[in-house]
Amino acid sequence: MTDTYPLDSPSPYPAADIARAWQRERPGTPTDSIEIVTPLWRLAKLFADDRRRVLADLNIDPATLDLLSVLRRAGAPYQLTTRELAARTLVTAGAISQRVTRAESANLVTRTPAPHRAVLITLTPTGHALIERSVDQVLTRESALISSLTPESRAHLATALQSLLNDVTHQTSNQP
Amino acid sequence: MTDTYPLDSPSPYPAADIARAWQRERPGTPTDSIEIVTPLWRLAKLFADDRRRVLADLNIDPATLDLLSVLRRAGAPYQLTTRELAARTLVTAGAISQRVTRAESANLVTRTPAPHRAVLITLTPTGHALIERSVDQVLTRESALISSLTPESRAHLATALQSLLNDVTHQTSNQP
DNA sequence: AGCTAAATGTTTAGGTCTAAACGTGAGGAT
DNA sequence: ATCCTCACGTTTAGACCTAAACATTTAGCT
Repeated sequence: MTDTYPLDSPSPYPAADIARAWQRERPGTPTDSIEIVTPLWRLAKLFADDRRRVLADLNIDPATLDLLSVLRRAGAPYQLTTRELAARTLVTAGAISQRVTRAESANLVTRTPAPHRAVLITLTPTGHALIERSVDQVLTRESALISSLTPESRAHLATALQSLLNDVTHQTSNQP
Repeated sequence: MTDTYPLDSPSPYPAADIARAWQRERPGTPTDSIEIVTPLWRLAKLFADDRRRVLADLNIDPATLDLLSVLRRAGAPYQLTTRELAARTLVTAGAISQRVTRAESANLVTRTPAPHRAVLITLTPTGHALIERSVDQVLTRESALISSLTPESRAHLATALQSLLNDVTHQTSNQP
């Protein structure tokens, strides 16, 4: 019984092996979350890395794509405040500020002061054009990546994920 | 019909709404991956953010925890090469090198040259003690976060995720 | 022996994020 | 009127990553 795996093999350590290793090394370790959390993180990383590679060819980074996407999806006149952007993208207001600064210097968005100390971020024609030619490529690629799922298992998985997301969101939202 | 959501509401934009918005704005956009990929990313981010907060109290960062965990799980004598670490953690060799440098200056691991130009990373007693007192807290917290799942739905979800992970890994592994 | 190709770890440049400190407006209380 | 507190966006420090260039060793070939 060997302990080595081929180094180039995909997903060399299934979650079950990780849990087993903890039990062997530290009997009683609470490992029951591993079979959910580990594949979840690995999938998210694979999708993120793949998206970064797709976008590299288009000269746009994932954070900027996310920003422009939210503005584009909001519909005309394609503008939202910093705070609304933060809420829709799950990053902090500070991160949005930095994203906007980058996108602004690439002429993809503009900043406009608004009442109540808010700042409106608006998509420029250049930004609009960029998102139009990027979004289909990204989504088509991701659609291909999950094409192994049957319609039934896809619907099942989507429901399960959304349900867990609601629950975890609720549990983590009132954090210190 | 208003378009505003309460900004402090959890998960303000379900994946289904995002897909709907794209269809409204750009009919024909290939949105079928969104219901899977979006909740996946959001869950991964919630777990990552939560883990970071748990670890902040213990004075350890997530990347270092990951490094020490892999070494600890490997069993005595708690040493692996850089390349093995990279394979087990899904980050690049460069990232491992940086993690090791950080952990080394905190006296948590040591570097030892090994045959074949390899470098063995070994857990120090300090590193061993740190991982022992961290791992249970992290895993217990994550177990609580998924406690809403029934045993059946948990098993179902774990299987579905692992299966999708195998598939996506295979599709993305021979990338340029 | 000498050369070349592959493998391994490190460094560097650049992007990205969070948390916390900060500056500043706006509204309410007195 | 004045103060106080909250809300909002920005800035900064520090963590973290990838991709690519780099340096060095090993192994195979001639």
